[in-house]
Amino acid sequence: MSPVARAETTARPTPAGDRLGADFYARPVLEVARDLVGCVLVHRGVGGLIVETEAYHESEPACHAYRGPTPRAKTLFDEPGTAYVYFSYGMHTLLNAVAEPAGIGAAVLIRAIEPVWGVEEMRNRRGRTALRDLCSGPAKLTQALAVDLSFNRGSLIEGPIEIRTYPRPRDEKAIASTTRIGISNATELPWRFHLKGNAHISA
DNA sequence: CATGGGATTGACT
DNA sequence: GTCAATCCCATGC
Repeated sequence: MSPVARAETTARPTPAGDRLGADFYARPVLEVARDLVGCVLVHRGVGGLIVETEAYHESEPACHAYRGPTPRAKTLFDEPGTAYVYFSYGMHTLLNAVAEPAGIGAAVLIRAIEPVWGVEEMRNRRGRTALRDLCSGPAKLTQALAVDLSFNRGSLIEGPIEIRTYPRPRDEKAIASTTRIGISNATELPWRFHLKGNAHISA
């Protein structure tokens, strides 16, 4: 049975697989971004499979850390595995996983997940919408998973927001890299990663 | 302190 | 396809 079909018929099974630790996040941000595709993101039992990510690094001007550890960007320099949550367009919160060793400003934006666990709760938060619209964008998934600004600087390794491996062999060839979405600087870098053909990506 | 711009979304032409 | 909503924060005077 597919994960989605299972979600419709089963009450919140605990996602199997190991929770990712500091060693996973403390690597080059491009590796972390690619490897997060296919992993599980859940908040108190509600979540799904990560299908789209983007990498950001202090060395390029699209990254909030480009101008150093300002009040907003200081989270990006925290311990690997920290959640960086920020407010955008006056109404949306976006979730990132801080990567690279502490002191280096870098993070992976979680842009989309395929809903699997707690789909009904997600619908309650997002309103009546097609499954493909539930979490197919960085602000959609934070709304569906009830992730707000209070989670900024929290731990993805120990906190209520969890990222786990998914216990199924992953086909590396199924992951495509393209340019990032919605930015006006460093638009040429192919630092966006997504599962080819997945119905729940944002683009 | 005033100003301008978003790592977006949903409604509408 | 276009466009407004809405507010934190980075910047500059």
